[in-house]
Amino acid sequence: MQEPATKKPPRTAPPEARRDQLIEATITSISKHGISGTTLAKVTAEAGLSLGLVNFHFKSKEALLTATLTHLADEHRGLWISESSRSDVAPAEKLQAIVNAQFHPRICNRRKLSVWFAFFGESRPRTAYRKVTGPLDEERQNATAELCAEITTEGGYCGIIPETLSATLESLFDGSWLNILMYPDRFTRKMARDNVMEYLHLCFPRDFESRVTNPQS
Amino acid sequence: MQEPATKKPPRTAPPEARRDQLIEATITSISKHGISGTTLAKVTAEAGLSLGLVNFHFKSKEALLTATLTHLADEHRGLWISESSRSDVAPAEKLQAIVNAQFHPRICNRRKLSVWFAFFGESRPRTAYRKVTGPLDEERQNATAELCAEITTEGGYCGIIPETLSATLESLFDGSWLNILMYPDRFTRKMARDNVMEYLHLCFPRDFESRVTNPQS
DNA sequence: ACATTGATTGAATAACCATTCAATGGAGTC
DNA sequence: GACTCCATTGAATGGTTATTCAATCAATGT
Repeated sequence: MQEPATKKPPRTAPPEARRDQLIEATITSISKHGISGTTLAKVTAEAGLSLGLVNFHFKSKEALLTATLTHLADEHRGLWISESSRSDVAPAEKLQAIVNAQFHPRICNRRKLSVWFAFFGESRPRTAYRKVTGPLDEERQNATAELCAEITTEGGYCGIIPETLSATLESLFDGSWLNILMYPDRFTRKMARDNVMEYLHLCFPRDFESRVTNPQS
Repeated sequence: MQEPATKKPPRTAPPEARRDQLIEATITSISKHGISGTTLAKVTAEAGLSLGLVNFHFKSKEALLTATLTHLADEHRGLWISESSRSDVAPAEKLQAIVNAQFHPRICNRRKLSVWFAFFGESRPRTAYRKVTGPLDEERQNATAELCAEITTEGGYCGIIPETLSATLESLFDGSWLNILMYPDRFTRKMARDNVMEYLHLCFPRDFESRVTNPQS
């Protein structure tokens, strides 16, 4: 008797599909139990697979963790790159696209933020993190610095140091992520984005709108 | 034959001294090995004591971790409170004191930042964190919001929302900590502090100096 | 049908670790 | 000097977990 509602999934799948499946389960497990609470038994149970599969598709638990981080980092980079690399928009719009990517629901949700901070928090994973995403973080910061420089020049702004601004933005991004993760009642994605935009309005008033009504206008 | 260089320490010490000793060793161990890599064997070895002592002076490993976090939180709170609660200084100066405390070498060093982010990163410790320092974080944010409101009123500033500003500051603090921990070559304590002050100059130009030479003046 | 190949399973292994506790030590008290 | 009371020690215990691997399964080619 076949069940009409659920087609039975094939018992075997291509390795790449299994890898993705295990990575997704790892993200879920880390978000629920942290890195130290994430065991291969929990990951495979979450994925609905058997214990031995991790060491078959990945060399080791550590390799699985690194692959999970790489997966998130690539997803993040893919988003902000695609949103800000169009050649037909102004620098201010590109910068805004980077901010939007930072707080995009697909990236900035507590399930995935948990994983980022799990890597920040453990020293061995932290080393892995530096290797994997250090260059990507630097790339993004250089991109924002470049855009800030363009906005400064084109807009004729004074007293702006692009590197200071991009470093401040970088910290704002990370700190907002942390607060959204820790205090979701007090810090929301939308609020964080608005605050960053408000900061950009302070720096570049003619290129970024304020959400605060300006009594002068 | 007595060794002249080292007086032998007494074999036994008051419980409070042992507790501090174990907490210090825990901070060191977490900074070296993360929370999951921190075993009671490593902590006691670091402290030069024997394995069983932790469960004698603390109920459990988890109690030791919570005590460690509380120790750091109290140290942090003690610093910014003492620096900003004097009644004879202007609000801007108090706000600056909070910023200074945030980047004080005693608080903001990689050894201790490691511990903060270890707690952020693991979900069970994160729950403990929320209980221990959630109220303290809120207290500090309320204090900065209050100061921002006073500065706004006294300085006659427009278009400033104190809550937005204090939330932005809070994120800037945390994000700076993270970058100092992750990328000490690119982010230093001094630089982070200067960037925050530059942000405050943007908000309250008449109360905070800019480090950028202003061509208009 | 049969064989081959590669994916999958889960029991077995070995290492690690928090916690317990009986034994020891030493400082103060009588 | 003997006694008492804690602090201290570290071996033993029990539970957990990453990794291995022999056996099983399913799909594909012949």
